[in-house]
Amino acid sequence: MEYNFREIEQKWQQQWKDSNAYKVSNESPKPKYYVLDMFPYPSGAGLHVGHPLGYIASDIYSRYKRLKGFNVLHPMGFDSFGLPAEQYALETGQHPAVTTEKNIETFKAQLDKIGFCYDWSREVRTSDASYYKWTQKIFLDLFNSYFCNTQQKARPIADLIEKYKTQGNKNFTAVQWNAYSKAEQEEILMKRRLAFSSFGEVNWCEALGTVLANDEVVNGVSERGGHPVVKKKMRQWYLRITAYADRLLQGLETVQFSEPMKEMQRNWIGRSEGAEMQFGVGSGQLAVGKEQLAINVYTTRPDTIFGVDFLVVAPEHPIVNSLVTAEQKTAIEEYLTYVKSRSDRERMSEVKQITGCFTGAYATNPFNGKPIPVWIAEYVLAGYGTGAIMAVPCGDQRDFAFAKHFSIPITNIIGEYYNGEEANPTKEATLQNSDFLNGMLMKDAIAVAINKIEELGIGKRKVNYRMRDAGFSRQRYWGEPFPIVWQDETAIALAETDLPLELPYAEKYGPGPEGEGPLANMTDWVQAPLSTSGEGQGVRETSTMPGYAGSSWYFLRYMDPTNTETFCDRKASDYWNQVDVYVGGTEHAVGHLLYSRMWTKVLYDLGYIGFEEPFKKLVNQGMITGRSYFFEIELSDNVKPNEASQKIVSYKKENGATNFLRFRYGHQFVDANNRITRDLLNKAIEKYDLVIAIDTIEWLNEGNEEFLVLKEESEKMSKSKFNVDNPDEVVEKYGADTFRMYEMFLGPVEQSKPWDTKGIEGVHRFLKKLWRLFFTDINPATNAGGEPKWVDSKPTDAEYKILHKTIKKIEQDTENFSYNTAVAAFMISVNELADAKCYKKEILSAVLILLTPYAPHIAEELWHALGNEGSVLDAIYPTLEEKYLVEATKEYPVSINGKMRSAINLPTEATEEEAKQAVLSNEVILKWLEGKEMKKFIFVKGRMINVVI
RNA sequence: GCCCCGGUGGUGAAAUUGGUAGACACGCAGGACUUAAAAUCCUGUUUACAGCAAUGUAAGUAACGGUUCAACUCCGUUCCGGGGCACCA
Repeated sequence: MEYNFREIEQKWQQQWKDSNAYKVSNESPKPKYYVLDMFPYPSGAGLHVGHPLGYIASDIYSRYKRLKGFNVLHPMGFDSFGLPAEQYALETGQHPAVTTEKNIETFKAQLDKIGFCYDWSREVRTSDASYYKWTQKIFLDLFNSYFCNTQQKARPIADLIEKYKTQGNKNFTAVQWNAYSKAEQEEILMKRRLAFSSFGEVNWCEALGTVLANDEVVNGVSERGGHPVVKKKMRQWYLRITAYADRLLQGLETVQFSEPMKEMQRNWIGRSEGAEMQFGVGSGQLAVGKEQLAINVYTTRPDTIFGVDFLVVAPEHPIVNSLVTAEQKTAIEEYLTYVKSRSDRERMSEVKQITGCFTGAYATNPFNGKPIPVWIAEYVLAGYGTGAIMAVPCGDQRDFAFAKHFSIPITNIIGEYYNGEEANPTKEATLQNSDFLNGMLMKDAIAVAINKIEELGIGKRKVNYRMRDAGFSRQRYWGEPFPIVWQDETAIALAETDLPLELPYAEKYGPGPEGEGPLANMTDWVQAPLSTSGEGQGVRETSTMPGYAGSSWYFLRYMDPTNTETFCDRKASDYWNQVDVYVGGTEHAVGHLLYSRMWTKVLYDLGYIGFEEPFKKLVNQGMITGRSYFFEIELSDNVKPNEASQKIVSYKKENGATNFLRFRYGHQFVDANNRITRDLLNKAIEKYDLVIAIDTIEWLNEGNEEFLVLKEESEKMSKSKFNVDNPDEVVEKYGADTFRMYEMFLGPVEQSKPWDTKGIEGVHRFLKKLWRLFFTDINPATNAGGEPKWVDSKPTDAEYKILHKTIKKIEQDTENFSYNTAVAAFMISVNELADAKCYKKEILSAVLILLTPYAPHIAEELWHALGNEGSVLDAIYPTLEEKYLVEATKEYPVSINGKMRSAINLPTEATEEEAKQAVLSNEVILKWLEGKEMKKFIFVKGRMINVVI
């Protein structure tokens, strides 16, 4: 027998499939363990070598936990709603359902070839009606719930209605509420629902007649076609994620995410503590009738109140109209026109540009009565805080720049901390010119100032969040339809019995009228009865849910994937509980991870599940980048790529002036020295039918060969960059086991690294070497050999030592996701066993169990070859016996003043005194000591000995 | 600009968390087997100097400085690379 990986892998994959080896039950006496991968979007390009990195890591962990005696849930599914399929449909007319189905089949086939232990009977697809029925149902739960501020949790909206009916609230009495029309009541309720509808801005592209997602807009124009994009107000759905800001923040303390990951989420939530306070407008320089006006500002630094030199209000702020004086009216109008003309993009990219306009109005500093000019400026955002700030130029960079630009006098309240040339945002300065705060450290003065503000009744303590409510509508076809029917301006939820509201079959995918989605074109579908019984008429919501809708709860569906009564039975979710380990990329740090955390909290509040954080531990796998090789030539008249060549050519602009053409090469064109010969280039030109003038290229010479040295860059793998490697090819050439171990051997899982097959031979060699522990070599000439080598005799202590050292290392490394060093440990062990000519069945069997998570196919094959019972997948993980790890004597390195000088052999349980004696009788050391006095003797048991002279 | 993370041979990397830096692997060089190739095995491989050699000496983890008997590891400053946020008051 020889190591025929193709045959072996195919055989066992079939065998595992036939025997349902990976089927997981919800009932088991074993403890549960839930290992989850971020499910993929099934793109048409199929799997590339970067995808499986995380999947292999989680597969190893699942198999390891299974061997350790856990009932392991390790499912896989597909996030199959999404834009690319729709884009493809627009271009080719192929229905997304068709292409999605096809892509999923490709993905599954590719995944199976790598030998993952998924329980495919639990597969979920977000685009299946049987799945999105429950996405719609949870949406209705969100719609029918509100966030109770007293209890800090979601509650049924019915509770709120009941309260309004009987008690009213601070804005209206119960009597008033009951007198409101249905529409009026709904309008009020909409302001509290967790899924709510409101007018919001979208990216509207007139030329394409459609709404674009943020990443479809590049530099203020549409990614496709380059048409201008403007903001347009439209009715949109939102999730009130801001209500959960605080709980999302606190929940981070209870989960094991990496610190940077937590930090990203904290930044996104952007909690800040401060105070909201009012500045009365009008100090004698005002027109009559404006005295009662007040500007509400938000500040985190109330301690700087005496350094306020002006107020700034966002241009969009509704108060602006009432503020502006007659003299400033024209100027302000001009400024507002200018602001409106600026795209978001311009506003963001030209941050350093200072613009603003004086309103003519003055506010009064409530503490010292000082008149303060009120300006409007685009650097103040309408959407954050109160949309108005108090400007303290000596302490804030932006305020400082603004004051300088418009020559507003600056008050210094921090003495020498302020140098007049730039603002100093310190909190450590002692306050001056600050009345009752004088002499206080700023950080202490914050609380004092807030107390005073509250005491005077001009403001209050306030916590603000940077996070906004999440937009939940997409004007697209390929997504979950909203189970909502509009009757005039009132949204009416479908009954649960009407779910799923199936996505109607589309012939065309173009945008609907007025920026609506494609569904708006299906007039028959849009006209809807309000219920199955056919009562009342309404108009269906025509936008669909965003990509993150289905992915916000899919981890729950895996627990109970076929349930038709509920999205996940409480018994199932109580059993599987949190995802113990969640493996995925960092790119979802603030999107998917925040949304799914919020959904989980809502479902917890409503009593559907018993835990409020979905993921106990998160492991972020790095990205495997592709290597792009390229050369660039300056664009000239001789160089004109034809249409076909554009596929491997991209334009690179430098300094906006010179254009370069960048020719990319897949590594198939490149030799080991990153060179491309004239011959190879000609082949590429032929293959891609390039029309370029290669005469303009300057060739290098070596011998009689002409070549170019290509530049090399690592970038994200993408079809358009010609740097994609397909795992199928690697698996075909070396086998799945080699591929799995090699991807792990490449480096730490968390690290991003370029794909490189240079070292794969080494891993493949290791597996062949392992094979030769079991069978004798085959002589290719005579075909003799391949005989079993193993013997069934009792291993020696030395052999046990090798085994138990391996158990310890592999167990440790696997627990810590340190797979690269685990693979190295396997290599060492196999070398040691080969050197020791250890072919004992007991040892070999144990090694195979350890190896199973990493290389399941070869492990299973050899396991059976040895004549072991059952599948190695369910073998009992070998127990570590410390006694084999203890050594009687050990070589202790001896150093003098930290420099290594010699080594001595000592019993491992030697005392310090014994060690000292041994050192002092060592000739080499004595020579180094040269009779000098020994000041200190350091004996680190099990490590080393240091002598200080 | 702010916040993270990182920088170790020709290459991917390891280092029991302060204790013999470079495990393991690739590549390279030399050798064995072979008519030859493939496969396999063995030896060497941080740098400099000395030696026929075994070996020895010195330097060495981006740079400089500090703490320590001992620093890749801790502290400070600087440089470089990667990621995130970006007028959030």
